[in-house]
Amino acid sequence: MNRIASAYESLLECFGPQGWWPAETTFEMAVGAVLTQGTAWRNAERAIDNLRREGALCPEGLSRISPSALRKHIAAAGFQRRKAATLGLLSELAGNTETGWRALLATPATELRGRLQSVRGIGPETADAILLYAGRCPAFVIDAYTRRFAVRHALADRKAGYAAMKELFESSLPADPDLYAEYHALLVALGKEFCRTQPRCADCPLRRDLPEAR
DNA sequence: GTCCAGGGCCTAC
DNA sequence: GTAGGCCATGGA
Repeated sequence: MNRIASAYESLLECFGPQGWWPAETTFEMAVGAVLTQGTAWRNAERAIDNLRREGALCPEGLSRISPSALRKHIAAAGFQRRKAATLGLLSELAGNTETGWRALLATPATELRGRLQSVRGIGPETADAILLYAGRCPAFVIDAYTRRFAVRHALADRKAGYAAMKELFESSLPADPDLYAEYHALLVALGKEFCRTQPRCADCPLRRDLPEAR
């Protein structure tokens, strides 16, 4: 077993199954992926709660509210102008309908990734998060937690780009969306508990399995 | 007051 | 091609 695969076993043993993504519908997952960009999840969650109260967590509802109201509802997640525009474009991509959204998610992964990334404000990471959690496609999400984990444990070079980092994880694991989803969630759990509060990973549960970068 | 959080875009080299 | 500034808000 390679180091990335064995680290997964250790994480699962340490934190238990996370059962991600925290959302009720696939569209809500996509909205969450946009809202959490460069922002603590706690703040994205507030914005999601506001949208839920307004009935705007579906393409129809989102397209119904005014741009200024949308900005107000998502303000807690920060970058409100950009994110409001992105959410509007995402809904448009789905034809502003639930059936359009489902049809979009049913398109082949490569095409779906391209269409998502054609939306201004959706880059490789957000596209992969939507692909993985909403589309159940085997796309590994490289976020800040994943990057810190890989660099800290000398699995990847600090300068590795998004594509290289993604290739590293995907080539080390079977192409299983459930596995990718669980792994990513476990890395977030690890990051929240250790990698930020313990910069040197003094008590990191992976220390006995993985070397640390010097 | 300062720093940073589950990014992405744009501009200047 | 890539490093750095910028977008915005909330909590530690």
